Amino acid sequence: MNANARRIAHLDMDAFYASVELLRYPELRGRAVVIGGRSVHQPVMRDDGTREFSVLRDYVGRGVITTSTYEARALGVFSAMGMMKAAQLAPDAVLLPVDFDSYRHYSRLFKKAVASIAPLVEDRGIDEIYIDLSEHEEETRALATRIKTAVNEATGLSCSIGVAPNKLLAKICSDLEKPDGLTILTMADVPTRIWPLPARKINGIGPKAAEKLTALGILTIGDLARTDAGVLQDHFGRSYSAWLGNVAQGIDERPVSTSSEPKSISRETTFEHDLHARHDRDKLLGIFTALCTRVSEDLHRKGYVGRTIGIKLRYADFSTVTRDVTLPASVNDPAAIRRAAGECLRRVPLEQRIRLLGVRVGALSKNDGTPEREDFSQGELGFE
DNA sequence: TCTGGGGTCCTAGGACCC
DNA sequence: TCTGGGGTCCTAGGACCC
Repeated sequence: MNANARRIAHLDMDAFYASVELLRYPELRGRAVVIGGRSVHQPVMRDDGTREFSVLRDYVGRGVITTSTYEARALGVFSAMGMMKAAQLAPDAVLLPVDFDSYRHYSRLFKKAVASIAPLVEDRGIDEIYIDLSEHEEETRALATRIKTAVNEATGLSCSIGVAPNKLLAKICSDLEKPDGLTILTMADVPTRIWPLPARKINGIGPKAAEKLTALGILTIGDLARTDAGVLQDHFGRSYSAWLGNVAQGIDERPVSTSSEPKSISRETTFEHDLHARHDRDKLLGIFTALCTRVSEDLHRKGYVGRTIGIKLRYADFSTVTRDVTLPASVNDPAAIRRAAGECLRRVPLEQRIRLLGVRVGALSKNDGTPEREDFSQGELGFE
């Protein structure tokens, strides 16, 4: 073993949103539970003190599953699945609305518990992190176990940890023994533990790339490792094929990055029913203004201004277009955002019905604190 | 009755500049 | 009467991730 090898941990909370909900509703333990969707009713207290929950079969709308308990997964219900489809597979599964405030609270708790033991933490979203353990003296299994215990004591929740020489392998192996797993891997384990896995397990090989690989007869990571570099380059281009070759060998030099600045802030919404630019003009304009206002509020709260204002439209056929414009100076007020976004709107086809509208502000920089005017005069807008 | 919302990164062409 | 090369910025789309 190379004495200089890094020790990188990937920690993933088990069924995070669902597990937080089970803390609040312990009577649901052991049942199939899914989180997601809009217009989902909160549980109501009955006279006898028990709670009445919504079930999947009663759901109507366009929501998707955000998280499901392991019992629901056993019925074939997974994240990102449409709720109407999930209802056919698991009509009696309990359905709970998403409560991001609560999840953020538990996210802070578990990250703080980890940082108290190992401070080199990279945030990867609400429920997972990378931790650089290279400089710790403690033996790996003991250290990782101590982190798992600290997380559980701080939150009442379980997590799975993978420890490996880099982020790529740590991420793969945190998933190998879920839930409540602890998997430790060295480079020597790659042929036996990693190569048999589907190529799709690699973070960065998504549905499109996996489909192309399958068409080439490349199913596992081992298949990928044995594939000629020239063949990969012919099908995936220079840069991506070089990356594929490396990751198949378990090679990944990315450092654990403990800080980052946001690049863009956005808000978007999918309508309950598709809307038409002319027929539903007033409704669309109301939603559009509200999105601009929310983005502006987000910018203020987080202390950023941005120069590039953009919109996103998704049509009834699910095709998506974006338009953006870069302003001479950064803004964060709702009127300026709406003015620029309104210009973008005029450059977009509006014949087809629309299912989603979004507003984004990019090219962000820290707000220097100069107060700006809150002029809300309305200029020319789209949907004419 | 398919398909959320908030992000990052990459590619590629054209404008524009030196 | 033929055509550089590099660099950066802007815009649009798409893959991918949680």
